[in-house]
Amino acid sequence: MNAPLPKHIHQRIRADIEGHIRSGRWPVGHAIPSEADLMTAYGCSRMTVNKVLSSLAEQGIIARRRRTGSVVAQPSIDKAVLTIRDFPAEAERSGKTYAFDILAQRTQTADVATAARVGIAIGTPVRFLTTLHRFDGQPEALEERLINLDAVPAARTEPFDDRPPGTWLLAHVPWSEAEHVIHAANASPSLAKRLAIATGTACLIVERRTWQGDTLLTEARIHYPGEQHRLVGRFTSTGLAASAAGPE
Amino acid sequence: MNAPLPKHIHQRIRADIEGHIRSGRWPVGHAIPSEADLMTAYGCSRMTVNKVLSSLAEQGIIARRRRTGSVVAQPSIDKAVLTIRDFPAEAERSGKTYAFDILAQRTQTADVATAARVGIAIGTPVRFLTTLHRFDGQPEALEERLINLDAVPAARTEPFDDRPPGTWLLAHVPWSEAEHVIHAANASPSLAKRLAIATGTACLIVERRTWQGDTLLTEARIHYPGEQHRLVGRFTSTGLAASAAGPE
DNA sequence: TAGTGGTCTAGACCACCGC
DNA sequence: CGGTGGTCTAGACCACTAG
Repeated sequence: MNAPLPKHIHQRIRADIEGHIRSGRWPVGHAIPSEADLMTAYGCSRMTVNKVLSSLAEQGIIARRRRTGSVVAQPSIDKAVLTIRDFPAEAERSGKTYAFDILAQRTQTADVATAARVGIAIGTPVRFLTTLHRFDGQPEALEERLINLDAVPAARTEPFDDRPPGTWLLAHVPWSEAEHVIHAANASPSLAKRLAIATGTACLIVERRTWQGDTLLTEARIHYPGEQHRLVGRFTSTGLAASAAGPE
Repeated sequence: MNAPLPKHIHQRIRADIEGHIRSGRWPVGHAIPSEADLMTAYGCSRMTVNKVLSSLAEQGIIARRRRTGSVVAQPSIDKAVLTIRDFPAEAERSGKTYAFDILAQRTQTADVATAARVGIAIGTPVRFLTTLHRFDGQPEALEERLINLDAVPAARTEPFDDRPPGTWLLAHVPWSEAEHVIHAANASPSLAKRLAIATGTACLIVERRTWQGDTLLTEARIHYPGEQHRLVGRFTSTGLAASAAGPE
């Protein structure tokens, strides 16, 4: 049942504590043995114990307080970590072929509405790209992207021959902050046509904005067709675990 | 510009490194000074430096390799942390009044389809609840919930007078794992009627399943009406930051 | 082989805070 | 006051790996 005796002391300590918590033997609020207790229990130095407990506290698994000791932390169920993969990576994961078509593009300066929406100055040069992502030839999602050419000048002449804009950007541009907004909307006639679905079909829309410092780098609005697409997030109360996203 | 001189050495080291990364001065792949270099630069012991770098590596901000040293890690933009708040908490946050109606409920044993879907044994006693959540009197979301009464026996007779099932469960039941699935669907006539929207309106559906160990505790399917509802996640490349979820 | 990180020790002093 | 965690030191040996 237990892991096969980890090589390092800190792994054993950590596995033991996490096991107690995950199994429910140590419920929320339950006291963790003090550092001194764990020292003697595992026959190691305090620094070793301290590194484990500090790490657990950093991850929100336990809460540490002076004098009263450490306790199992209340996990916040209201955080869901979703993976929203790069399209080529997602296709590979699901064993499908990936292809993309750039349906439309233009380079211009940001008008008032655009500038206000994404928080850039009016007149900033931007490149718009409309990309259809296809898995096994079938439309998977439609992406409408804006790239701030002041922030990413190399994108002005990039042909995006072998990689779609999102993948290219991810590899070339360092970023510091990102925001995702997810909502649902009925497909417009033009969107429906390009995704090969019926007008009015419910679509999942993921908007992603990425910044470097205060400068917006890019904004993408990705439309997933109908009920086919699901964003999946899985996590545990003892830290966050990765997940899968994609069609059923 | 810099933070006002942190008290501890490890805070200074960490702030300096994160600052270099976030500002873009140290792009992805850029080498982090070795532990020995940082020791001499900050005039501290190796253990202090090591704790900082280990923590940064644990959070995925840097990647550490023997012999070649540490480098700035490639941030994974594909993770979105969404907060999916408890309804009373969400109402309070947005300054609205909260109310809920339990529209329907029944207690029975799990049939084949239910058992298979959520992974419990056929015949397990379960309680189904259909709850309408209202903000300022208006329908905010419709929740269809299943509770495993073998795992949460106290839920069998709980009247849910003052708190909706989800809030009650959060406060009473320890859990270890959770999964969220988000997708979009067109509102059925009955759903549309209860949410006071037009049939066929695109809805955002959040399914949440919660386990304790291998035992499913509860499953909730929450339908948010139309384009009104948005899930928002914000994060930084140097670790994850919390976010907001809600209408508008 | 040499340089890097991975781990660990056996101490130390301090800040906090409930009793 | 005493016990807790927070931080730090000045070493040590080992594992891994590029050159």
